[in-house]
Amino acid sequence: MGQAHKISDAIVKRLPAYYRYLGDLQTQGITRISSKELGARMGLTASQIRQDINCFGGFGQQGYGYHVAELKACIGDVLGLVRTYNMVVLGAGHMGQAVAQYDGFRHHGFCTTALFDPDTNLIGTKIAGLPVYSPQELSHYCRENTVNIGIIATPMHAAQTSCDALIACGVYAIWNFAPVDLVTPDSVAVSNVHLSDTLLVLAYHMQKNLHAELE
Amino acid sequence: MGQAHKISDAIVKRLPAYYRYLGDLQTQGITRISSKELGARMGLTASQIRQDINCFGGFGQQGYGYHVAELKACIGDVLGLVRTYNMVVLGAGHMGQAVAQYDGFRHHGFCTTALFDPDTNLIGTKIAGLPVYSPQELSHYCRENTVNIGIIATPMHAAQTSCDALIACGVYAIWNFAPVDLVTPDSVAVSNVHLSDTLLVLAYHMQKNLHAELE
DNA sequence: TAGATTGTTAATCGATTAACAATC
DNA sequence: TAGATTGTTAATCGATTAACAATC
Repeated sequence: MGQAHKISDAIVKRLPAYYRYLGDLQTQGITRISSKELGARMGLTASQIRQDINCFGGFGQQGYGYHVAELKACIGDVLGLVRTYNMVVLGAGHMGQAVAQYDGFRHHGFCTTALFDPDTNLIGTKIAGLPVYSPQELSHYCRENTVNIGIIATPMHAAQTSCDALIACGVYAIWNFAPVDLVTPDSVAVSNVHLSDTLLVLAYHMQKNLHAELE
Repeated sequence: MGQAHKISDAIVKRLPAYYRYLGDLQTQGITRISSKELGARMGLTASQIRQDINCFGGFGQQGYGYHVAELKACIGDVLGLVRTYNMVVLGAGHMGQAVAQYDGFRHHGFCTTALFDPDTNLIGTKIAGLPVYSPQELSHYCRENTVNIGIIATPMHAAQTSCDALIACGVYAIWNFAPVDLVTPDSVAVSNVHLSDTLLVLAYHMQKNLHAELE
């Protein structure tokens, strides 16, 4: 089943939210949902939801709506959640440790297997049951183990180097927590979590609200 | 100085990146930048950069470009970085602790002052030098101290309750790390960090790249 | 059958890009 | 002055919304 339409970036960014809401519905024992009702819950228009869903052809039924389980499975497919992914964390500081222990994605098939950090106090220890290795062992580790995703949680200055090292090891996906925009070939997928950026946007909106109140 | 044009959401989301890149330029000792050069660095078109900047009227000079320091200060103004913000963290788990200790925004004027967690093993201790209190003490704490931003790093099921508690205490900005879309009045600014969402988007792109290679 | 709700086409809206006169 | 680069208007592109015939 090929994709009916191209899935635009705007739609891709909404897919995780769809997946999440459909999961919630399942938990609540709801098996059937209309675009109208789903839109109300998610804060989207019914029209947009139908447009989005039609991009990958998961189809509903006129007069009925969508089967929750079916639609969720279909979106999972599109997102690539049919398989599992092994991940390693570069940088075992606060953020690296937190991400390594974060369990919000384990049940989606993402599994962290090791951390890498140059700190000799950490090398050889375990964090959340996962071994910490020297960055020099990365390429050896990648040869011996399957590594699908590299998580960059190093200080800013080490981020690009870490990224290059991962790519040299054949890792084609980077989840970046450092506040830098990494330079990578097109064949490498990068997803950035620029924490301070989201905080600055929050400051902007906060300030805007305050001004609005004074008017 | 009023805003020339309305600043759209799309532009607001780019402002932190502008701010970041301009800071980098300053560090490199570069005092002057053209929209063309800045665009090349940031991966935007020169045209877009000029459009963006003209929204808030920070103006350049024909034939010269923009003063880096001036433009950066102007964007800082727009973002509301002229003042400081006090923050408290709700939920002292891995993520809460990591965020409390994250220093990527301290120099922008954001200061974390306390954590709140129901875990009696944590209450009364210090994390990164910051006190951990019981959530029941939140309203008292907010009366005695200025709290501008509430950070939600609780488990999913406690997120909405925590959010409500913060709002009841007069906190008008929420930085949310729980994988839920919070329900709030319009006067409250919310910024979400949905970690797993960004990971799922990464999985999608990774998978898409793999397919592209096979063709 | 009548009501509900889809898939899909057309209309609108907004964001990005192109072009160029103004001017440092 | 000539070259560079802006501010701004117009053109294009893409995303969202509206509308409605098809149909469960």
